Amino acid sequence: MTDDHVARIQAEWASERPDVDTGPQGVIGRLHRIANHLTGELTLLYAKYGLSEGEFDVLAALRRAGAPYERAPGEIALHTMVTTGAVTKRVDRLEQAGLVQRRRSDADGRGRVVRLTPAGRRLIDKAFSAHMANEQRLLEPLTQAQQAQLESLLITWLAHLESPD
Amino acid sequence: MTDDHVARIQAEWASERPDVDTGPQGVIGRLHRIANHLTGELTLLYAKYGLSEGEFDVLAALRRAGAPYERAPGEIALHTMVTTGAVTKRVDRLEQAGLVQRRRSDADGRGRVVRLTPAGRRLIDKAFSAHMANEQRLLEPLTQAQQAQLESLLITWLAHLESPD
DNA sequence: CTACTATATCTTCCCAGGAAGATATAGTCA
DNA sequence: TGACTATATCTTCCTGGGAAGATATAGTAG
Repeated sequence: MTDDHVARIQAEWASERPDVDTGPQGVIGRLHRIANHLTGELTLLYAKYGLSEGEFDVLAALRRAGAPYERAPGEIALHTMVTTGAVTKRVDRLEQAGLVQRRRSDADGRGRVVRLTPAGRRLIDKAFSAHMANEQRLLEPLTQAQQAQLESLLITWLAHLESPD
Repeated sequence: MTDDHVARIQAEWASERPDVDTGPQGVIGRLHRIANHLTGELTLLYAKYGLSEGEFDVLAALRRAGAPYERAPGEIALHTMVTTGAVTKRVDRLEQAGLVQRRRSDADGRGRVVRLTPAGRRLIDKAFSAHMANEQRLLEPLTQAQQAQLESLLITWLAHLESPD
């Protein structure tokens, strides 16, 4: 029943290092495997729209901002949890593809503003709908009640992990 | 209470794309954020032993194999979920550091065998104990009951995701 | 034995992102 | 104003891993 890959690893450790409690892997190991699996599936969908995961994230961050779909690179970096250097390169590629435009900020000469083009807006709107349907599908193995229970546990955990502690 | 980063993203989408149900992000978005957070913390610990995550994974896979702590590169690739090309490079680095050795397989001229050196064995034994203590610590925000509940949900989900469907 | 196919590993090339430094502009204090 | 510090973005260099091809050896069918 729980004889999955992680359980087999735990069994190997139990035999080799009986002094160590590998209990935490039951949660953390499985969580990572699930995350990898999900990322793989999500990436497949992004690719259908010609996007990498990073590019999708940038477009989504701009779309969420609401009209006129603009954000500073630094802001995008915060939202997408990558460095500003990575944002520069993502925006380079998206600009090349005609999905975003860059211009100087009026208010701050150091700043730039990245804005969704109409083509970018159309693409992310389609891709986002499909993305959510995809996530819905990936959650199907769990009942609504299980999903709610899981979400509640993740909220609790995440709150503690992200708080200054 | 649930006003975390993911909840804020959902709120933005609710206002911009009320036609799309972003419910799944409540689980999947948070799961990814937790996974990222955990990876960061785990990587910090590996670094204390001079290891990257990938290198730790290879040493652990060899240690779990039991004496004489040997495995073929292809086997390691399966266990660590990376390509054989990545394994070649990880083993290159570990060999350079004197933590593993490579030799030809007796049984199969195409094959190689990677084996933990005594130094590698000592290092991974220390690092693994610390690693498990670290994971224990990361799980502390959840009660034992919550951890058990979470594990049970993850087992169910993972079984479906990894099965041929 | 020969040819063909399959397999195990390694090599080459490429790409995404991180870290740290470079550049340009703002803001502040004397 | 001038000097100094802070900030926003970009650039450069480096690293790790993927994909696909190269190489060497096995296995198999005739």
